[in-house]
Amino acid sequence: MTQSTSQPLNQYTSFDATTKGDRTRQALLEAAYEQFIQRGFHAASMRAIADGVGITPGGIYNHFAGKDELFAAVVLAYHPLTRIFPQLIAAPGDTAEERLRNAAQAIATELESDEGLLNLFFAEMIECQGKHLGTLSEVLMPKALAFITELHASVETPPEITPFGLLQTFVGTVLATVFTRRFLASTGAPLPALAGIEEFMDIYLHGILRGD
Amino acid sequence: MTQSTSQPLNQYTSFDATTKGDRTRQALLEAAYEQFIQRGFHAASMRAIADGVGITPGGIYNHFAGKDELFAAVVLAYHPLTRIFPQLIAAPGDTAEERLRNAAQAIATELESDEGLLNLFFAEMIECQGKHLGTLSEVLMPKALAFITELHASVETPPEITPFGLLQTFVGTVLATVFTRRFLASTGAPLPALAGIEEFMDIYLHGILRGD
DNA sequence: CCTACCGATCGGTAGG
DNA sequence: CCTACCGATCGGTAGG
Repeated sequence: MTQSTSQPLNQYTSFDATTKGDRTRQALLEAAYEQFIQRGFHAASMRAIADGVGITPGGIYNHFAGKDELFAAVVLAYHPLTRIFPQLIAAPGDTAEERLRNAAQAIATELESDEGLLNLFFAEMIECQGKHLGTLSEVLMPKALAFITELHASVETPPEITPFGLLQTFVGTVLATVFTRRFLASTGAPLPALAGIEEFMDIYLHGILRGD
Repeated sequence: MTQSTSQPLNQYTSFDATTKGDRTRQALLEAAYEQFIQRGFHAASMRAIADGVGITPGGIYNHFAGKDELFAAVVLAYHPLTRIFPQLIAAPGDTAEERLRNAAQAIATELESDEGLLNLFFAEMIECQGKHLGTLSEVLMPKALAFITELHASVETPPEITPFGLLQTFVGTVLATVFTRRFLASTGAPLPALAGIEEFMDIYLHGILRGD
């Protein structure tokens, strides 16, 4: 069994695990992801990760040079931005509004289905001071920016909103939805009273699309 | 000198440090805050915190039962929510729109002036699984909810937005501003192209206030 | 509040 | 990939 409940969808690190070494490496990525999102970078131990794939701690170093490199590989494979941008580009819809709404729905659903994705984002920013984000955005940004520039040209937005600003406010609104919902849920707030992605998007799209 | 660059403004933990023990305790809170925001909970060491106030590690235990209790005290004193809610309630303005806009401006300015405040939020959620957020919201929520309920009644919002949802979407939008700006800045994106609190609030207020 | 120290655990390595 | 182990560092305590 090489299948897992949390496979990286990213083309840059995912591959068919044909050889034994590849399968172990893939299993290590998954076990490391679980440990990092549950405990953060520093509290996750190489021993617990090794246990997760049934090898001894020393065996990890046949696949990754150290804990930092292992974390970097997990970030590249699982970081939420690697999920957000492809979903944004691929979202169906006849109008810009429909495409944005569908994309937001898909992204929010994915981020809420796996609590760890946001944890990975935060763990990287705090415990590693965001040092992997440069590489990540270099890989992901070009396509996202090309997409949003085209979309920006097709709609009427407030004049001070650049294409970059459109991408930023859209992603920010989706993250705000998922983040505030998780936070409020953890405080025991009544879930029915909370705003979800539909409400956030109603506000956002009404606020940013001035051509309707 | 008991003054510091990052004083807790919270009435629940701040006090005049008159006795020597009080001053040491206060200095410990500040030194611990610095370590926790820079390294996260687990990577911050009791030794470094003790060094920050010029005592030996054992001395900390005269003031706090352990690392967990010290972190809990830092969260109560410095957590961004303890800054956000009072600013929201105190913001000036003749209309609801003005009050929200002024509050957002003040909150964003404060959160951007001290990078650590967001780090504390994230460190708590990842490394401590949000276990302090219940206490925090019990303390802060009643006033905030009373305020927002009154404000909600005075404006025309989309029918599906509850008072709770208004509070959630407002705070979420402010956090989205600060978070996306920090993230994009760390990737080297050009700052002038980024949306700031004015742009986020233009979109948000236009989206949520339907009575204009 | 300090000195001196404890057991535990950590990331990583040598050698096979 | 395992066995066996290293030095380092950790949170915390006893006793004064």
